Amino acid sequence: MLNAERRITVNEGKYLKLIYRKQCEELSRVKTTLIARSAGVRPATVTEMLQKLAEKGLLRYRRYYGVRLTEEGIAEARKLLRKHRLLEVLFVRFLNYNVQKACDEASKLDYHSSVNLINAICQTYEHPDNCPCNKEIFRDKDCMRKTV
Amino acid sequence: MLNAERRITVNEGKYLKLIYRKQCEELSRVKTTLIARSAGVRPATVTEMLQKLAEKGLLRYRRYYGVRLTEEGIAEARKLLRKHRLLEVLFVRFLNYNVQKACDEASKLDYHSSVNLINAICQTYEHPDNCPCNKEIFRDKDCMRKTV
DNA sequence: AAAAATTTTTAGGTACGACCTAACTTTTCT
DNA sequence: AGAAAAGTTAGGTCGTACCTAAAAATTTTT
Repeated sequence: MLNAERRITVNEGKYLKLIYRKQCEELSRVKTTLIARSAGVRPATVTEMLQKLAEKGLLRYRRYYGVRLTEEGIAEARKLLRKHRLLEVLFVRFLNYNVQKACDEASKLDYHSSVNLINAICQTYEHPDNCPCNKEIFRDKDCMRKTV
Repeated sequence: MLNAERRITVNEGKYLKLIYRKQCEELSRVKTTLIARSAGVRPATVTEMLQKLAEKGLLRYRRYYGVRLTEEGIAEARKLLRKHRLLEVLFVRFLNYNVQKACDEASKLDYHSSVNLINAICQTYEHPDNCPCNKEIFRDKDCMRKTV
């Protein structure tokens, strides 16, 4: 009855988004304790997760050093962030949500939204470049702008 | 990092919706095997779930007999169905989804959508009475029609 | 550079949710 | 009543997400 098998779990997705954001901010290796603090869990829990994500090929992990997402990990994080940000667009523009509320709600739904739904929102708003907090909305190859 | 404690899990929610629908259709007790068939699991699994839901006060369970949702169980099921159906409204009206697609997508998101989000959709569409497949959209006490 | 402090990892758990099979019990059908 | 069908119980498995305590590596003092 429950979900079919998926590449990543909800929780793994949260870590990917988190690491991606840190990686962009800090532009270097992302350290265990930083992730632990942001995620509100113990460092040991983070280490475990990092090793799992490394096994799945989503990041490079070297003991005691820190991590960086692989190309694949970046792609996965961006897929989620694209969903997240287009949901924000919908909530702000269509329902007059403020940025904070839109972000909170998007966090609950992004993982569970299909690519198809997200692309429909994207088309409806004519492929916006940025979300309400002005971050980039990544493109999807199956979601093309109409040639004008 | 993961969800705070909730009354019911995603899966329990699915059973509640399913049992509610059966209960409405058949207007009598809902039997284990029927649920098992609909849910695609073994009868033993259903029995286990029914006992859990009974412990939570969401349905009345009598061995070998079948179940009926309690008032509380009905309320819980309707909360979910309200979300489900208003999401369908959004997808059909705003994104031109067909009924089937809208229903599939709503199934993925209903549980995860906040009451607040759903009420915002409800207000935007001026408190529709029915979903695109014409089923009732249950009212929420905090989502009032504007007095005209 | 050695000692101390901090960070990170490992090992070895717990808890819970969702599922299963096999054997048994109850109900239903003929 | 006896056979068949439905439902339950007992006793598992597996996966995800956590944790603590102790050990190891790194970094920061002095």
